[in-house]
Amino acid sequence: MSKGITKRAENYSQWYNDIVVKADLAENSGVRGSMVIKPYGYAIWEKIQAQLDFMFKETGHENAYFPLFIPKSYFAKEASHVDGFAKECAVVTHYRLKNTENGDIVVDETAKLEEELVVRPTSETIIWSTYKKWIQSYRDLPILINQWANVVRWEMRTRLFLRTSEFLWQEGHTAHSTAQEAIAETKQMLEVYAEFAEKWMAMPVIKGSKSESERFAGALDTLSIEAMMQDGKALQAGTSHFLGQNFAKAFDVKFTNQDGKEEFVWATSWGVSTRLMGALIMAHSDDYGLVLPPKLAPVQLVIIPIFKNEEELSIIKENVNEITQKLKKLNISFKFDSRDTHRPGHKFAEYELKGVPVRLAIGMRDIENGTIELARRDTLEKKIYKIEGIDQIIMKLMPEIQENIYNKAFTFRAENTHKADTYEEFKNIIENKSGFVYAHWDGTPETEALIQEETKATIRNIPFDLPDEEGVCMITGKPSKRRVLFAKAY
RNA sequence: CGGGGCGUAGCGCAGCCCGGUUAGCGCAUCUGCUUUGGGAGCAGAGGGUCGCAGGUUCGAAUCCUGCCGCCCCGACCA
Repeated sequence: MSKGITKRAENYSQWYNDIVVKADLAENSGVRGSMVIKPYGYAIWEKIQAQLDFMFKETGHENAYFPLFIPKSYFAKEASHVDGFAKECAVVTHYRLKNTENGDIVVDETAKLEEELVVRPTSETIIWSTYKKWIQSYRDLPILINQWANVVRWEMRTRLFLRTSEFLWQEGHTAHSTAQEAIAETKQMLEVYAEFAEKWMAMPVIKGSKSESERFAGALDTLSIEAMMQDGKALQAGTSHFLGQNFAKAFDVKFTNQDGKEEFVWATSWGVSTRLMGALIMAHSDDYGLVLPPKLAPVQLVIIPIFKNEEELSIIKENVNEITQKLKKLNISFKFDSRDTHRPGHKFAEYELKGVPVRLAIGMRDIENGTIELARRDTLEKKIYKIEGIDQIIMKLMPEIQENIYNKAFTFRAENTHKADTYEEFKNIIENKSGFVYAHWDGTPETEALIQEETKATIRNIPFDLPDEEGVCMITGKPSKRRVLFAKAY
């Protein structure tokens, strides 16, 4: 078993933490609640970014950048938005430090800002105060903008990637001339997220809309994708909001329509964050470490030479060169680890820990036989192949691994998804089995709150892809037209 | 904000209760030799304001007081 990784079954959250740290993805920093994303972890994030960015551009969006600091007065304009975020805002009040006589550095009280600046927890307010200047006519619409940025939400309890005070994300902010168009945009971006989660992260998700109480502060409707982690808990992996005209009204953003009449602009916003890293880790990894889908692995394949001396290494190198040249043509990223400071076994364990999808090992024995050993990270299978044609095998293997990882996660979710018709049944599942539970709910926040209080489970979303089904609320017995998705959540 | 725990070498910890040689162990690091198909072995070496400040004492990592920081559990939140 891997050195120093707590077993998943033993202590799930410790297992998660161990993987993040031991696989060199991130570590806690000296700053409370803020992490350092290490090169290997950042490389995965860059892959996530690159693909999402491509998908945003494909759907007509452009990138821009808005300020980190938001004047308090802007922030205060949309009432429910303030309610939602006020309790977790970092605020800049001064702009200068000074030295005291005994050499300490203190805030210079004479350098107080006229107006405090809120460090953005999200950018709706600064963006809509800007859009006001950009929009006069229906001809200026739609505006389809995304920004890659950091945001700060002062969290009381933090966990690497899943919840940190500062995190990286992207936030799309669009402006439209009609409600229908904005609603379509909200749905479209949720589809983009779902496709990314399933095709790239190999993580099946449930698309749906949030209940009123889980809605984004300032939105009329919030859509989400929800994924199941290996402990059966749900993780919200992306959200897309239909903001109606709330921000347009708050910032007085109007346009003249084709009939010459003034109207408020319709808005959406949508985002995913470095939390996806947490989802990726918890969806697939095992007791040996990280398991990465090939499409997001910074290194898709590692080659480990087994050699006793320089001479053997150079013979192996020659053979490996032929393989790597073909891999380059196939666009497969690889690493040849010829360090003589670590022995092969050490390297095997290290790359397993780091989740590299495929490993090749080649020594003198192989060269004599014209063979090479191939090991899959997802199944931990090892097989000997002829060197000849190994590139073709690898090319076919990558999508197979991607698919297998997805299928594993899909099967796991299916096995841990239940239906409950009575509250007794429901409580039993949540307490003893965990996982997702589909149940009828009367649609009221009161019932939702009661369930949360008694079981800790919340409505993750009201799934789109679920058939209508007449039933009665498991608490109140009132009629319900469809089931909703309950789970304990991150 | 409430409850609990911890602060001693880069990391993980012991020592503290019951004060007394030169503060110790594992991992990691460095050097040398032997090794190399699943986290190498042996020999040697380097590395410490014992969280900070004050007090008690002939003497404090150890006892007392205050402060600071971090972690875990809960409440809050996505």
